[in-house]
Amino acid sequence: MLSGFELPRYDDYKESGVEWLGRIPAEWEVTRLKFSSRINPPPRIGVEDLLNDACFLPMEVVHSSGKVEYGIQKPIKEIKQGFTSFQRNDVIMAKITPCFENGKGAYLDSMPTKYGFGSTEFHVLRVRSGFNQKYIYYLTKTDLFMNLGESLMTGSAGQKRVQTEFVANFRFAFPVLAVQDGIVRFLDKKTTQIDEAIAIKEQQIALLKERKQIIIQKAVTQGLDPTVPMKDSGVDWIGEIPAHWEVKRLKYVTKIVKRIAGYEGPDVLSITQKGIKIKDIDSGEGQLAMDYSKYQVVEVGDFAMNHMDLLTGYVDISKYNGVVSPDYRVFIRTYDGLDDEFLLAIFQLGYQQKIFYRYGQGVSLLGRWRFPAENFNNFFVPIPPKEEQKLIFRRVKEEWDKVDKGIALLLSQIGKLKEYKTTLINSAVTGKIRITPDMVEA
DNA sequence: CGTAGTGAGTGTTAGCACGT
DNA sequence: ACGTGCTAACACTCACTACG
Repeated sequence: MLSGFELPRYDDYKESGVEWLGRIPAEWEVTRLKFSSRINPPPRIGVEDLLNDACFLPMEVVHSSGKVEYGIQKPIKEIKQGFTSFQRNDVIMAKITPCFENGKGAYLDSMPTKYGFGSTEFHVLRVRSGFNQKYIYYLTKTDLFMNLGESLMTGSAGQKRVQTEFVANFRFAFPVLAVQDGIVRFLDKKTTQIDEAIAIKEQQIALLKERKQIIIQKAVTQGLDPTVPMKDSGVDWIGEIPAHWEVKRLKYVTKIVKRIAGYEGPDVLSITQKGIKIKDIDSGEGQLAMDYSKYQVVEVGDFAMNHMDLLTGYVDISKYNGVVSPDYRVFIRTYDGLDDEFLLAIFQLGYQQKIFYRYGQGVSLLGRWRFPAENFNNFFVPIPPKEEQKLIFRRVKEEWDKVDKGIALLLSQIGKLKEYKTTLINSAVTGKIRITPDMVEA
């Protein structure tokens, strides 16, 4: 995992006396976090004066990467009960689930004000002299600390927290200050490089996702052959289409079918953003209808869409026989010259690109925006010759597969980079590798 | 009496349900 | 069909309470 070359080790090791630390370099020592830092120091007396040089950090501005977005919130007027109090160069970490598990925490070296107050859900470490603050920060990022902390969290389900007790008594190994400084400089350099590489790959992923949208948009409105003569479709969301294509209103190619089941029993289907799924109504969880006999029938191959909320809803072709809410729109394709999957692609585009949204109506201030049946029926879709539709669908699928593979590759690379980063941090602050001056400069 | 620990509350999104 | 209400999950923040 350490990229092919052996990193140097220390000359002599000794038993640390701590089971999960194992052997440590001979000249290192072991201590507890409470001896290296004041844990959750109370705010200074005369606090009101501090407010002139203080900022407030809600949980949301502290990220897992250790970055903090300063200065996006207003200055604080009063110190509320429960605020955590810290100052520049303190180390903070989230204590509540899932923020702790996500590694939300930071070393506040570039805090613009001297003093700060934060969400109640932080632990604060005010590092004592003899220790490099960032060395302590890196300690809180190690697997040892995170895994142990996570296993010792207490609280009711969904609201677990890391106890001060655990943080205070966490035992770790450390070298003399000068060596800590070198380790910190090495880790700073390496983690910055790794983080930059991750950021680039994440950006590439975003571009690839955007590319998927462009692929489908172009394919269903312009076809595959850029050299064919074009004509104006007369429909604003479609624009120009190949001259040999048609546009038709949905009412001439589909039919809304509302068939009330009239009895209970069939599988209840749920239209989610990941497709139509069978809903578990026996578990008693989630929203349940009083009377499923009023639900409408969906058969395999039927289209079903949640047209009640164009922002959160979605559409799919059902793979199941079952029933859905009578409020949903179930429809079938009636026109022979149209391919189901091509039509589904257009519908999914309609949601993803918010095209239906333009034709919706409702109470938008409350986030309700429906797609009325009349607007649905009069919605225009582009229709190439059927053979071309199949080709288009196949091509889109091929290109999407390629893009998806690219995304998967990038994701796995990001995973490896993150793994590499934690391995480096773990190895450096437990003395498994020795940081030499040339490693810091290079 | 202060503060650490804890349950309650909040805003937002998703996925519906229900009455008219 | 339409307007609106409900529920759960998530990701927090608020504020009470018990304890040393």
